[in-house]
Amino acid sequence: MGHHSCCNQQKVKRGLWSPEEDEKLIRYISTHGYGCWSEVPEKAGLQRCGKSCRLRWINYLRPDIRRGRFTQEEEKLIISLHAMVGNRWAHIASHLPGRTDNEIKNYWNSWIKKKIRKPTTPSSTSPPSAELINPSYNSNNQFDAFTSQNMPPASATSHQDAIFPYHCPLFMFDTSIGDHNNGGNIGLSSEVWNPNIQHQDQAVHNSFFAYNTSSMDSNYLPPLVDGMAGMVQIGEDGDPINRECFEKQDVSGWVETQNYPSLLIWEQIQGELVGDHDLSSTTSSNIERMAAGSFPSSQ
DNA sequence: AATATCGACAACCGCGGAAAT
DNA sequence: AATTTCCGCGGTTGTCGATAT
Repeated sequence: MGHHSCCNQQKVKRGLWSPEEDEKLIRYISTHGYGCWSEVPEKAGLQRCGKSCRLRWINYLRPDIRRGRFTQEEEKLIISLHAMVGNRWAHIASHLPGRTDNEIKNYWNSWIKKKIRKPTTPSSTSPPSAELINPSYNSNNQFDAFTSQNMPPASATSHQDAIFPYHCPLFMFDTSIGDHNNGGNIGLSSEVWNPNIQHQDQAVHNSFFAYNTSSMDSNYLPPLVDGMAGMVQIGEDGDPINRECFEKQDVSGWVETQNYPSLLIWEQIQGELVGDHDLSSTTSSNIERMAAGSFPSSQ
């Protein structure tokens, strides 16, 4: 018994932090830095568990923290990132300097409540209706998911639109969609068909179309909206039909990725190095860039 | 005027996995 | 190699002032 190491001290304090406690924690961390939270309470003279100290520091006392309302740019980023990765708050927060996962999570939860306000569609459980219509483009002729034209009408208060309110058409072709069940396939398909995303956020699939080329004839392409942004993976062992299908589409911007040379290709197009040499993270950042509209136009 | 509800933040909890023993 | 401790994450609850009833 007594295994909860962080709380097995007799007099652990909980609840809101007092200014005195804050001061103690700040003084200790700023002189010693942090590394081992479990020993912080004792050394700093705090009747708290290490976990509580960590939380207080990370979410509030940290000097480089950013306070105040989210800017419009931050909001857009949160929305598009959430559409891509779901409730991975820490991941989303890593793209917003000075913001914490807790803050973003709180923001999202209250925001979603606001949007879901009176979702009373009395007639029936609303049909999929993921209509992607007449997307508009910015001055660079790129799709801009966040202009008013690309937003659903204000009347559309479905749960779906509340989660992902922008019509942001993205697509990809790839083989072996579904291989993630076997633990393999670190390519595009596993990103899109990630079980977390798939189950957490159905709306993603109405905005992100993945087509399995292993069961597809390039003469019979699925109907895509003009100007969609897409991504194709052409591995050395890859299926050439991926590229074939892709090139027949009329898209505003695209990028190729390959198993390992993918970064070189990306670099060539974008003129900068993105991420490390892990294809999975490279893929993530590519998807996020597409969602953010900073996708290069290259055909 | 008293009380219920809301909204924003703040903090806690259990869990999974990493690290340490 | 097995067990314990620790850390970070995401879901959830708690706090409290503002607003509504």
